[in-house]
Amino acid sequence: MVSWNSLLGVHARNADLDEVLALFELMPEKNLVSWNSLLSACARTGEIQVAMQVFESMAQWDLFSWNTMLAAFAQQGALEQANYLFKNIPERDRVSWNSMLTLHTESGHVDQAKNLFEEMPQHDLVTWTCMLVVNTQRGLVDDAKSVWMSMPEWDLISCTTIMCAYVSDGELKEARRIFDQLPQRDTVSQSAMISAYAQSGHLEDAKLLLNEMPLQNLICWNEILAATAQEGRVQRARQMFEEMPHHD
RNA sequence: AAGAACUUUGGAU
Repeated sequence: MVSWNSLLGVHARNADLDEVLALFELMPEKNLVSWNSLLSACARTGEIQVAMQVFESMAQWDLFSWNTMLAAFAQQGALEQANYLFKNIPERDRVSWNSMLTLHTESGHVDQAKNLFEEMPQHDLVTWTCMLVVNTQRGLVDDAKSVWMSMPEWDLISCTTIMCAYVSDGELKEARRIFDQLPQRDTVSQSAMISAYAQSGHLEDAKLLLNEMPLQNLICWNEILAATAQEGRVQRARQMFEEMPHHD
């Protein structure tokens, strides 16, 4: 059962709803985790109607189920439905609160995000990072910086987020300073820095970083190709495209 | 608040 669920989880994470449905049919028995994975697959593919049907046909729910449904509404910006569910579920945890916060984050509603932040019983790294994002999205980089100063702790994701705030403010050198001081680097932080260089016309810096990167991905290559083509060097871009490695 | 598998929330496009 656990192995079936693991498999379901992989496909759910890949947003491969067809595969999840097929596996779901094949499974000899299903438990709440299986149902939650199905729900999550619907949410990830944006099939909100299907998600609601699945949710309603479930025999029981737990925090995972409620939180998945909340996240689905949040991702769609479905404020009314998210609020209604949030008010009516028997229990809420940090994930539930944070999911409600992401709803305001994605729509850039700083004031509503702040209000919710005040109401929240606890603030964790996800909460704080949402506040960084919503301020940055609104161009309120100074506010994002003060949020940053108020944070009790930081991790790679929050560091990458504040780095992007500097980028969006045009402070590339400061962003690079943060990048160099990151606790670790992963594909997202590297891609973010490369994109920043590529999009601001610093093609050489972008390429330099790409060559140092142990984990190259398509996003970085696309950014650099686009920047090269932008410079009018279409031939060169085509040539690079052909030299591109084929991993992921 | 010992160690123990599968599902939910934050960052690059």
